[in-house]
Amino acid sequence: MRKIPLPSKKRLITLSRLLSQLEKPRVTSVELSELTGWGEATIRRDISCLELHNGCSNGYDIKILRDAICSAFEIDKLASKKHLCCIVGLGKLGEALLESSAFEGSSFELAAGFDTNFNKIEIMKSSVPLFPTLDLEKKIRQLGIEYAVLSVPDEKAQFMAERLYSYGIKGIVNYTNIVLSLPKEIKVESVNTVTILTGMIAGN
Amino acid sequence: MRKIPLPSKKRLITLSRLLSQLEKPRVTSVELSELTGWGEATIRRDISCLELHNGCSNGYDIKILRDAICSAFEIDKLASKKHLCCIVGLGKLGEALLESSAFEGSSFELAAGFDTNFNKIEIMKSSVPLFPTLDLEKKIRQLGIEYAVLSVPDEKAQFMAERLYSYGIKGIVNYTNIVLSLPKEIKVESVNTVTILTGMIAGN
DNA sequence: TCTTGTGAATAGGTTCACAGCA
DNA sequence: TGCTGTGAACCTATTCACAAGA
Repeated sequence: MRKIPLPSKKRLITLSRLLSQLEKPRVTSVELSELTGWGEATIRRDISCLELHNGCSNGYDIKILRDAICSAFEIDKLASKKHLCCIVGLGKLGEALLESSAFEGSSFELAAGFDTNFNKIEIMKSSVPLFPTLDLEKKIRQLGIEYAVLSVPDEKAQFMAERLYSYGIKGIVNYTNIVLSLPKEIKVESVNTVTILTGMIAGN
Repeated sequence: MRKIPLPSKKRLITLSRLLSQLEKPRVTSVELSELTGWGEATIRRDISCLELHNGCSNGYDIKILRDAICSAFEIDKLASKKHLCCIVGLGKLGEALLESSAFEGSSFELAAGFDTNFNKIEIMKSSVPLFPTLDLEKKIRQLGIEYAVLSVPDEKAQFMAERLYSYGIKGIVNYTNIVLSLPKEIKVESVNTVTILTGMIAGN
């Protein structure tokens, strides 16, 4: 397959989620444009990157299109080998992320939760196995965890991120308020409500 | 001021946060490049958009630079008129976002939390005023709330987003798992751990 | 007639490379 | 000497516009 531009990849991934929300068999680029706000030509080009040639004069077959996106990015929900993740820091936010159903039916599996507080781990009930942060390295290597969601207190964020990097974690979703500085070998994506809101007022 | 490219704006906003984490008086573009992973030329051009001309052969004055970014985007922390936000849906996640200190010292103020469950509102203790979703429109208009954080159950996400739009909300930070479809007059930014993770495995 | 798929044109951003300043 | 600031070149992504297929 030809190289897909990064923005196209991101749109296609969102598109695959949108498609599973639709309850009809076919959809056109114009309709998708209305639903997403992206240009219709952009949508057609994104889809054409998949080299499906599935579209016709009444649009795309939703199921075929969605499956094509999933297999293009190896995000098949039935993937035999799911990517394992963990949540580091089980405060209110970490707990909420742990309980969310977001991982269900994705190609990721929440394989562990970590917290320094032994008591909390003991008491908290969760379908995800919980461990003390003491065992962080051991469990990451043992279970083969590749990605981490970071929701520790801000003071510990940079330190913990460096540990995660040194244990071979490939990517961090950073829910703390700290701007992390890590080698470029590890992917970091920060989620920060205030930063997002600021982007909105500064926006074009 | 000349038009600043959108990616530059986003980087500058992150930069302002990074700068407040630094504990020294000056910093060079090379150092910032190492801390952020962005190219040094990119950083210099971003900063030059501010037309500060503050840099010299030992870099930028951190305080001046940070203040310049803040005033360029009207995100002064001392701003007399803060932008008001609310959180809609006080499940585990909404509650966590409500309690987080993220808004402290920002140009945004968390002015209200909403939930359909009267009991929860009654019982929950919070420094932010809580209201039943019944009063959503009334309170948004009364208080002058401009932005919303959406953390309702997925089934209600699209419906609630449309309500928020119709009440004049300018932007939504969407923490649900739903891809929202709204008119382009309203800014929507979605935060979804699995989508972010997927972007990492698909990444360039 | 409707929609896709795509060359070609355009717009948008990044990086190079170096002049100029402290 | 060591840095910034910025034209110019380059690269990336979006949009236009239309041929071709159902």
